[in-house]
Amino acid sequence: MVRWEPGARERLQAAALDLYASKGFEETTVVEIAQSVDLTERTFFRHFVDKREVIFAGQDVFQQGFIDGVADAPHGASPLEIVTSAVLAGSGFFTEDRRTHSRQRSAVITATPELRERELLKMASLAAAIAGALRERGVPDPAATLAAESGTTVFRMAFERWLEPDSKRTLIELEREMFAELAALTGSTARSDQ
Amino acid sequence: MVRWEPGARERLQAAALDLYASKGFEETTVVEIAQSVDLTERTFFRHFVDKREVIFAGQDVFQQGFIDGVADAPHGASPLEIVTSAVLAGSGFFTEDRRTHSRQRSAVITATPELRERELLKMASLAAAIAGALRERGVPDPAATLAAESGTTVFRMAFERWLEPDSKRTLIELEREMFAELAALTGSTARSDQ
DNA sequence: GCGATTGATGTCAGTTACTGACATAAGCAT
DNA sequence: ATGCTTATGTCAGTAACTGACATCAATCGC
Repeated sequence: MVRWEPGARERLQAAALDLYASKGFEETTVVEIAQSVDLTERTFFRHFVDKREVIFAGQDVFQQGFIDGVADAPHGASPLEIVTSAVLAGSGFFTEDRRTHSRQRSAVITATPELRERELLKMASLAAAIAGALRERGVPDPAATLAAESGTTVFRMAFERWLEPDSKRTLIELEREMFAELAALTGSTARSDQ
Repeated sequence: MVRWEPGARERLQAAALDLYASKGFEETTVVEIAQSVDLTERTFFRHFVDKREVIFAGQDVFQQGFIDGVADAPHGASPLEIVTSAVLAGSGFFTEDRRTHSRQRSAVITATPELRERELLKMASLAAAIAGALRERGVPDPAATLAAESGTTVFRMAFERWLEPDSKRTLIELEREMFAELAALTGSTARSDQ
């Protein structure tokens, strides 16, 4: 007989997401989340630094995928090519079977400014990590930072489209299209109005 | 004889910034801020929705500068040209005499994750507003969003450099350079390593 | 002029996120 | 067995934030 049911962390994450989704983030108390899986508020805060972080736990895993992508990019690639490789590599994490879960998660985040803030901070830290990896490869600033920021922007926009209800394409396809759009933005002479 | 000293809002802002700078954001309580200018905690929260917002009050003013810049951009300009015009226009707000104040403010924000989160949210809302203005001018998505995001990224990076201790150049000069870097990123065939 | 209204503030009680200190008990090593 | 570690519980406390109600100068309507 075990003293505690295992997987407290995972149960808390699942319960939190469900509650945030069903009754809203602000309307959910941490005590509720904890009690719903037979734990106490104190235990919640031992696993997650705050009420928002439950939703973002495990980010580091996929962030590493991006960093590895930078290292694995072919020798002699341009900064933007390296970043493209990093984004595509990091996106391998988001397989088709995670799409539904990602959608629910994203809906909760979008509906809650407090969670959007946290997500933006995570993205900023991802961009900073990529920029650091670029610098280690010899890319100077501001090109390194600019490329990293552009890469995460492309990722965010592609990811958003990937989650759209009727979207059938692959995240990676969407990312390639978005990188092409970025190139067109500075390269093309297209006129937008007149 | 007046019933209250005028400018409660401004006094609270100044006091908050000073306290955040001198003893840190977390170590400062709202009660302290309010008492330091002879007001109560309750009054603080009537002026600012939360403890972070004191630092960001008045953002809307300069955000409007960016939007106006979109409207004022010449007819027939490309999306990125419009955004460039918007960023340069909005940056007129940051005159030389605001530099010292901006530096102190920025130092506090950089040192405090909670404030960085809020700043990122403000930037995201600025980007969304610019993208909306672009769409009104007929720029389709994803070009509109991508251009707006790129523009705010350039702004952030140029602004950061503008605040560096020994920086002598104008914000607008730095922004032009950064836009050039952005163009070089997608356009150049420069190799970064080998 | 003078009562009614408004607006910025104060007071106070309450909720909830979060923290530190200490207690408990299962499992594991020696 | 004994002690150590680990995941949890208990409890008391702080501080951010909110709602309800009170106050009182300025000002508006007449």
